[in-house]
Amino acid sequence: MPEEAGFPHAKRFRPGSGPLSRSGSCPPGGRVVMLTADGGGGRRQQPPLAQPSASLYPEAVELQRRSLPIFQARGQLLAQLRSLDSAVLIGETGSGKTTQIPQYLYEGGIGRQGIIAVTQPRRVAAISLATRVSDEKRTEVGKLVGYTVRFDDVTSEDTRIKFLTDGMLLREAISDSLLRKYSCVILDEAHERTIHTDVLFGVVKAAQKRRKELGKLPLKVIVMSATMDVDLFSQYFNGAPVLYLEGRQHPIQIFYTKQPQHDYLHAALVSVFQIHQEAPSSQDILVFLTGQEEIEAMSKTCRDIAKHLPDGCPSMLVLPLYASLPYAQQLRVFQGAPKGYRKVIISTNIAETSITITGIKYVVDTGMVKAKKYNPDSGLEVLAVQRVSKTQAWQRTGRAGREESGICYRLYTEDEFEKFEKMTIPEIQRCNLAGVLLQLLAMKVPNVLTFDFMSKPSPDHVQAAIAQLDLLGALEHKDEQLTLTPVGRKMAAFPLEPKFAKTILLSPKFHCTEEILTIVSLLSVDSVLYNPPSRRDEVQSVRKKFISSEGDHITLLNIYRTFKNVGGNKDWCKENFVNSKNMMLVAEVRAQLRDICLKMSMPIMSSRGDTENIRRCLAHSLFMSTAELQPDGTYATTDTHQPVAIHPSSVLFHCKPACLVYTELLHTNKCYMRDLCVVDADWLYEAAPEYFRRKLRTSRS
DNA sequence: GAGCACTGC
Repeated sequence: MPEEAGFPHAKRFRPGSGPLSRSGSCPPGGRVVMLTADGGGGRRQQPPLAQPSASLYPEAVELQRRSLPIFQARGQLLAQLRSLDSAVLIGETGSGKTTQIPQYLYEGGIGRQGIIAVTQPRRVAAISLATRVSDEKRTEVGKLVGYTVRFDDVTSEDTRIKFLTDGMLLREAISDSLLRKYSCVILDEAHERTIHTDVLFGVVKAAQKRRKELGKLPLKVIVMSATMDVDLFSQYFNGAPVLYLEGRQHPIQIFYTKQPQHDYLHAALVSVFQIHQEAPSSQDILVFLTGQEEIEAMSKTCRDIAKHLPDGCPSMLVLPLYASLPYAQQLRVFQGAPKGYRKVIISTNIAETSITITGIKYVVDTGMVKAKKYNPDSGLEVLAVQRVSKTQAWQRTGRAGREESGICYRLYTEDEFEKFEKMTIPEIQRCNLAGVLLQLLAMKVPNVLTFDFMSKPSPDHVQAAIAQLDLLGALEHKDEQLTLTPVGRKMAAFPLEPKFAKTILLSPKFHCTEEILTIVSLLSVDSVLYNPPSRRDEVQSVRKKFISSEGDHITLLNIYRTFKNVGGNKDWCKENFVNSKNMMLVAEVRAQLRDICLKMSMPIMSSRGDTENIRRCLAHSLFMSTAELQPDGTYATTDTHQPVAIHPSSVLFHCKPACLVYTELLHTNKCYMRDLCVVDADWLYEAAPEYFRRKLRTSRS
């Protein structure tokens, strides 16, 4: 069937068309220093600097290190970086920049007076890089080279090169905004523009300037990015020079469709089977779709079709991949397929950056992604299927050429591609800023309203966050200046959304801190509930025993209590469709939050069987996130009268309580409230009489 | 009457 449907692609080979081709062109923009594998401008041999005892161990690691393209440019690079306060470094994948630059700087003596920090957007990356570089330096992780991520600090007094998540460095900046420990901060993967990296841009820039003014040890800042579009980075860091490093990416052929595809799922299916019938079975396929439901449906269809293929056609091993898939099933994408089987991995954008799979020869890119958008008019975050940006499309394409040359089928026309946005909108312009502002205020930045963001969030957006922090009682307005109240300062100590931090701080008043710690931990990690669509009935019947008519929070609390009672038993998790990995994480988060409470000398009490106090506590801290039942049986939020609905995943889905607190609004097809708790309207008025008086006035007008 | 991209502290 699909093999007859006709392949939607025009055969077009476009060598050197994108940033991934070998013949990478010079990046656009001003001062560009070319540093290529053959030495670029000059091939001077640099005298060996503080080279450790590597020569005593003529092992493969060192050889490999020297064979990296970057090695030839080492001397020149080091000379440049040593003389510069700030630099932007572009390196294609495989250039070795992340593992080598920190070592070059260290060997060049830059780590002598302070630590060299290298930030990463993801924990696993920070950990594996530290391990890798430790190996290269022939030391144990945690000695010369270490890492710091949440729950895990593997550093010591000897640590000179430290890999850490961007969020972790940001948190460190709260207690020391000048980053005094560090002589150099390398912001890696800057092109990803995570909210943490974006805030760090401003933090390191300010620290650099202030340290200079105070005559302290200078702070060197290196921004590393994979994309060539780095004008913004360079401009932001006062015209910092851009250094270009050649990589070792294999060539990738790109095919566009002749016609726009109105049904990208069908087009993907056709493409997969076209490839499957033509290519040797050892070559695997990676398909990018948008979400769990789509991926599961497509996986099923592929398996069904694969059963009825003509003789001589390879077998097919179809593997779905998305973040909420249980860990054991995620791992299957790394295992080799049995002989004669082709792996077809159907994935969300998790395979774009977070998970790298070897052996991918073909990438099928639908050009679609599910992502959060911020709607400045309604102030709502909307989760919607949309077009990827050009940068994202290149990232997906690059997944085909990691070990050898590859092929990427783009299920859109070249004209369509040209109309894609150049870059993904940075996260900082797409999400709630309350947490970021709280952190900046905790760092005592002089004025959050004029903070030097590389890409400024809209003023509405900032105002909304300020309003939220104000409602939580975190802000003090003094002489036109915003500062934190004592409560606000305490809130900033928790690695949580501000409203959850406030919930914890209020809990002693309701004698239920133990329970609130559990609930907040459960809400701040990915869902602990696993809901395979194919086993829905089974899931529902097994979950009945935990369900509380008081809502999702109490239900989750019941599940956690039982989990603890069975000692975190894995079989219990499986039988009850509980994601054990996430549950373990909940326990870790809870321990961390409890620690912070203890350090603040907060009394930690349990409400025992009393759930009303827990709900009162939630009502008092989340009063700005409430909805009321309307006469027509629908719900509307209390503050803006936005029509909302109970999310189908809620235990209250079939119920109609009069008054609800929710923890999140999610706009998909409808505006859904997630994680609901039944509350008494009186508690809300009690919690914020002033707020609700104002609400009443606005509703009358 | 019907659904949840991905990170991170």
